[in-house]
Amino acid sequence: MQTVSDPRCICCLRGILPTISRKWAICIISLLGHSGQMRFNEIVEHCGHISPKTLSEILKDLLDAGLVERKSFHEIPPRVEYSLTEDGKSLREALVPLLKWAKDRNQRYNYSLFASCLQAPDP
Amino acid sequence: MQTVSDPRCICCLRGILPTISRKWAICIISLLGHSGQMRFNEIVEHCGHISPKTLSEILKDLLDAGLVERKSFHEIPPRVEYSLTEDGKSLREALVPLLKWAKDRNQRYNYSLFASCLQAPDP
DNA sequence: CCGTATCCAGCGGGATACTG
DNA sequence: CAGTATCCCGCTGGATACGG
Repeated sequence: MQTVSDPRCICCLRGILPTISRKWAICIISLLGHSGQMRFNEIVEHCGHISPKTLSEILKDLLDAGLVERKSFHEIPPRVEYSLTEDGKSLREALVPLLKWAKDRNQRYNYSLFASCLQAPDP
Repeated sequence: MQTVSDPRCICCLRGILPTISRKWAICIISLLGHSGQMRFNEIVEHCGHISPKTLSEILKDLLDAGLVERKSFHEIPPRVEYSLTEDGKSLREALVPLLKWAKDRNQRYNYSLFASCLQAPDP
């Protein structure tokens, strides 16, 4: 058993887990964090196989959760840019140990899961 | 864009995400980490509303992933105990920053999601 | 006690076509 | 360009009954 005071108590996650465990969600957070801001179709292109319906749903989830910000420039053709809120950025940082764990683990097991990686250089 | 060298590159998660994002998975990892070892029906009782079929599936996932260990004592009636492997334990620790982030965030938004918490004291 | 077998409902996500 | 509308499929997870 565990109490709320235990730093490893998982109950705090209940609210946000359905959002961030959705397919593509962490990917998009990572992408936005890295690029600063992106347009709808930019995200589509970088994800590769996400349908517009799915992307629109997930962005809505992330917007509602306050993790992502949406800026609409009232132009024609329309331009909309998505970026991380401060909350989203801190989430991204909070995920680092998990990513590190996964990376170490992959190497230990000689997994080669990197083929599907996004490959452009850091800015 | 991002590279594999970026500690925030999410591609490493691809292998494990389907496993740990399943309903109950993180809960069970947290539970086992806290109790040391648990029997099948103990887990059921602590989760409250998990069906045996679901639990058995998730345990299988976690076993295959090498996060959980299964010890069967060949007795009658049967006794089986589940516990975290070293890998599972390190995953649990890697989740701490995420949990901390979620906790801070809940407090910031005055969420009261703690009602559903596991409530026995720490050992 | 520790599961598996079976059946079923809901929904997450893909493909595609369409609109403002 | 930035989505929405529709349709459809497969998977996940619940309930229940049963087996070793």
